[in-house]
Amino acid sequence: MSKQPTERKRRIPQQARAGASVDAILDATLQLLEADGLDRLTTNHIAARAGVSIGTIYQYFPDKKAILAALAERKAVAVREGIAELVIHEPGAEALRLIVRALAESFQGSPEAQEALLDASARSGANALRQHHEAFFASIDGRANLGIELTPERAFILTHAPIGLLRAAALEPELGLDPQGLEDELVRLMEAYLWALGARTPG
Amino acid sequence: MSKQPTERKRRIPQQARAGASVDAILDATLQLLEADGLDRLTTNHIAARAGVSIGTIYQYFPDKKAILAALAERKAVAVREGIAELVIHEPGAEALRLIVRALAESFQGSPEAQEALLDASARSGANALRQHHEAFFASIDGRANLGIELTPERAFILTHAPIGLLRAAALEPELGLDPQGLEDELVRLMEAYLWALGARTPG
Amino acid sequence: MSKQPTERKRRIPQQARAGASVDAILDATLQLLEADGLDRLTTNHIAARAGVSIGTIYQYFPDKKAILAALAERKAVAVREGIAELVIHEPGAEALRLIVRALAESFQGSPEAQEALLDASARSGANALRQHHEAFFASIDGRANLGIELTPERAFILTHAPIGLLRAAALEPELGLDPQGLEDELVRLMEAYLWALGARTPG
Amino acid sequence: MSKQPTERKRRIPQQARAGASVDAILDATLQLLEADGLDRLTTNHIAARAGVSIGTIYQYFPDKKAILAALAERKAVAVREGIAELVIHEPGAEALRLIVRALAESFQGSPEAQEALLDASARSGANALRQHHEAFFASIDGRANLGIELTPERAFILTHAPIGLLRAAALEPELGLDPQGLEDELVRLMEAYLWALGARTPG
DNA sequence: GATGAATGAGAGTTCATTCAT
DNA sequence: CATGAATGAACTCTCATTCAT
Repeated sequence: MSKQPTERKRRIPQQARAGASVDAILDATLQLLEADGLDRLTTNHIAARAGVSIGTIYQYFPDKKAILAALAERKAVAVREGIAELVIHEPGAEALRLIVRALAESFQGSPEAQEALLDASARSGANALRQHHEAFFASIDGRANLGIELTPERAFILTHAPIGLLRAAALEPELGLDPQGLEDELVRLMEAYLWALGARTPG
Repeated sequence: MSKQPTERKRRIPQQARAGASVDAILDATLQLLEADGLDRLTTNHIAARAGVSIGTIYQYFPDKKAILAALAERKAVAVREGIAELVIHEPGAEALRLIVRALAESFQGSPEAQEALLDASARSGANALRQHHEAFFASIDGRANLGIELTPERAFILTHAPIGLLRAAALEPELGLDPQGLEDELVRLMEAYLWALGARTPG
Repeated sequence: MSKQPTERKRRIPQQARAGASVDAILDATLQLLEADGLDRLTTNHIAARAGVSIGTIYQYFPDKKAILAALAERKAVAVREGIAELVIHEPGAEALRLIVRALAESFQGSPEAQEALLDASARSGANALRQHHEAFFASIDGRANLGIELTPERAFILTHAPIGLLRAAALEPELGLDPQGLEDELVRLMEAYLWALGARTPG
Repeated sequence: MSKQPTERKRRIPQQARAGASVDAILDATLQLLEADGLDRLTTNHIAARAGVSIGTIYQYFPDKKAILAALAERKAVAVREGIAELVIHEPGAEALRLIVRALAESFQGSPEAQEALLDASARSGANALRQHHEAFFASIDGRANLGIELTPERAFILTHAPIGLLRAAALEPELGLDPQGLEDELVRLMEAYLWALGARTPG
């Protein structure tokens, strides 16, 4: 009704069952990605798993890349919302640890799937990493105001170190790292870096 | 093992027997990867660029993956040798910075190419990352002995943080980070972490 | 037959019952055909351009071919009516030229669209060409009675030469032929042929 | 050896069996076109009929259109050579008739196939029609010199009338025109037109 | 060894058509 | 009557790999 029929690349659902199809497609994609890996992920497999016809996929996505990009975005949104909620409910000095924990949780599942989604996100306009970047920033703001000069390089390290290391850890599951121990060390790493930058300790 | 082939001067291709063809193939692969990206990289293009027939490629490599793996390995060897050389010529407190610098240099070129090679390496048996890990370790050994308890998680962070961040930086060239500034911060990050782990300051 | 629907003023769409939708569909089809060519002409595009749903199209046309056939027929009717009007208002020796002119006008627009319509017409039962044939015949009747023996081959040439040449001219716009000059020559061609067949000169 | 490996879009055969494949593909295309029509002509059918794999087709032709263009060109060359030979062996006043006959022969076979080839030719760079144009011209040259002023429109009619009418006749086989009769009339038409243009009679 | 023509499974994608709402 | 989401057969084309020469 009030939904402008903007006539983009692909249909914007105007009937109820449409939303269900899109979700089914994304769910199927995630399952297949985790189970079989990126290069066994075909549009036909997705359709079959989603219980829709191949044509339905192309009703909502212009091509295969777009499916992965949408999936990546859906996940990124969930992670960001999770972080936001955490920070709201448990503010203060523990924010850093909570964020690290939330990120760590988001890296569960097959490493290959993580890579594929991260990659899809980077190639699409969205770039989840950059958006995590901003969310992360918000939480340091308090400290940052305590006198750290935030050059781009420093900002980059603050936001990318945890994600980068969690990603790397996910890619080498055979190292058998302890999740709790890794979390502790990431927090230590970030605290140490902030300290080195001149921030006064929280306590 | 006994595979060192004559070792006349330095850096002789690991598959020396294959002669010029193997090198031509690897060079061609690298060029095409940097120029056109992974998914335009076809065995036929490689053959054409290398000036050999497609059949010749399959004389030396069992399949396409193996070409990328070999290329990744060739590069990893070069990086490792570079690091070794640096550490030998400039020992002491500056080792950390030198290693970071060598790694940073190895991330020059198209990010997509870096990713493809890192990926190929991880999927092949070789896993360059793990080997960097060890090379890196050697250089901290001195300090580590100064009383740090080196859990697997700590080791992981020490070895993967610089590479992980350099990789991430390479993937987001639009951030326009300053290489020198980034190097400084990576060194600071690592020093801070080592300090937090209880290592006594170099000075 | 008895299908003349009220006939209020003139040129009422042949499928009058269908109302505005049918016309909208045919208009949309013509526009898309001229703009994008036959193989970008899809039923979904037609529906979108016509502002109706794809389902509505299938309410009025059994399949895609039928749309083109109806469009061709609509055009052919218009051309025939145009010719009829001309001949009625300006009878006599100039009939030949007037017909040629009317046909020439009907070949305006994208050549590809012309071809598509001619083709659709030929494949459908209607066959506009054969009907032009008859209209054309009527106008020569006077002369023909003056002693020409009209074999099927002669009739074919008389009726198809102008259309065939106009069609060919439309297909090669890069020749940059002058419309007036072409009209003159077509008239000359037909006059000459009639003369050769033994018709006495009009004057 | 002395064949420059020009590295165009598609391979240029360098081995003997290659030529056979190309011919088989073109032959198969012609057969299927005549038998089943343009829109049942698929690349897979062509491959199957030609007894080669689908891949082989794409070794020699960049896409489906190119196959039809090549086929059209092959046919056009044959027709032109046929005309050239005729004119050489039987020069003089009968040239016109001989050319008409040669063209008529070239329109044997399924009308749909003719259309498809003409169309493919026009869309490709080659444009067989324009080349027939020139061949035809050569034969009128003698007369033209006898005093006809040859405007572009006149040239167009001289060269396109026979082909256009033969094409039209081929498209309406149900008229049951007599080939010999049609040939006679075409010659008459052309003679009459040349006469009207002021050419003096050959006799 | 080297060559490169041939292979063919299978990929992504299109679009005329149907039918539940 | 109108709608438009869903369908799925069929299409064009790619490219890693083989093997006769």
